[in-house]
Amino acid sequence: MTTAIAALTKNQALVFETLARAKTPMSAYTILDQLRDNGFRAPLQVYRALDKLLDAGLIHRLESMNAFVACSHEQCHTAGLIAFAICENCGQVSEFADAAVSRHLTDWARDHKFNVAKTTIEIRGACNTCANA
Amino acid sequence: MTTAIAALTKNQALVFETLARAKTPMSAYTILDQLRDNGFRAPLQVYRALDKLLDAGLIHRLESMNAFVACSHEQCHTAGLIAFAICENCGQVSEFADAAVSRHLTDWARDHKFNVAKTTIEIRGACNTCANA
DNA sequence: AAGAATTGCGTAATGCTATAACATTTGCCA
DNA sequence: TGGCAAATGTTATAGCATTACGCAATTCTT
Ligand SMILES: [Zn+2]
Ligand SMILES: [Zn+2]
Ligand SMILES: [Zn+2]
Ligand SMILES: [Zn+2]
Repeated sequence: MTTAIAALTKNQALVFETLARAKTPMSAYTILDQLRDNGFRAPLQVYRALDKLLDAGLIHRLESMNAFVACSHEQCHTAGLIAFAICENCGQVSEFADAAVSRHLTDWARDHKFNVAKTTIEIRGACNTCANA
Repeated sequence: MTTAIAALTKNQALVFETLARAKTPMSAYTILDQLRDNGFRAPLQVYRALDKLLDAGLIHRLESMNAFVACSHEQCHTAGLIAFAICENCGQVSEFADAAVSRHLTDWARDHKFNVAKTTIEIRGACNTCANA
């Protein structure tokens, strides 16, 4: 039995480590630029790694900003619906799972016979630090 | 006192009517193509109109697909948090307001002292019709 | 009405995000 | 070792959004 991270290929590991080190979300092209010294030359090298990392639940895509973040939980993808609070000033992202929100949206889907594949919840605004500055 | 729609400029009205007629979300470039005969030549003409329509609450942007839809409610923007269920097969979008979801996310923001500017909720999946086909 | 300020418009150029297509390499297993 | 699946490298292209500039129309103020 190996951990998910040990199974990563070289490119996948490089992309994941770049995201894990970052304090804020990164776009695919920003990741590319940071990995030029590691032999990355083209966007596809990044996007292919990102796809695998998304599948593995190691990272998340923030739809409202076309950017990616490392998952801040150990195996958060088992925790049901994930939401994000994104500070538009400093870029910090808080990842959280709210069971009540998850349940209500699941209920809505059941009531309307909608077959859910993926749910995106992103709150944009100002974090506590930035709001007081 | 005039209605919001009466205050629209020519370009804004053309873009809004295009979206209002559409049965599914449209990208800015698709809108542009449909308005070539009306004198539209450049993306900016569409994006400027979209910005105003978003401000007015007459349309919504679907972050997970870089597309836009006409609001399906009369003045829905007064109804608090809006969510979307998007069928990935037929493209149909259901716009709904769930008070319980809205309240729970508001509570989370209060508890974490996060100053909310805008919230995105988008459910991707298959609508009832498509799931049974 | 004249001038100033705001808003909207037209056009061209550019930048950012993502995928298609094709060839090659690598790792694994029958 | 031969064959297969996954990963990689490279080039080109498609799709989405904004910057910059100049001008025209509208609205506000005096
Ligand atoms: Zn996570
Ligand atoms: Zn902040
Ligand atoms: Zn609406
Ligand atoms: Zn459908």
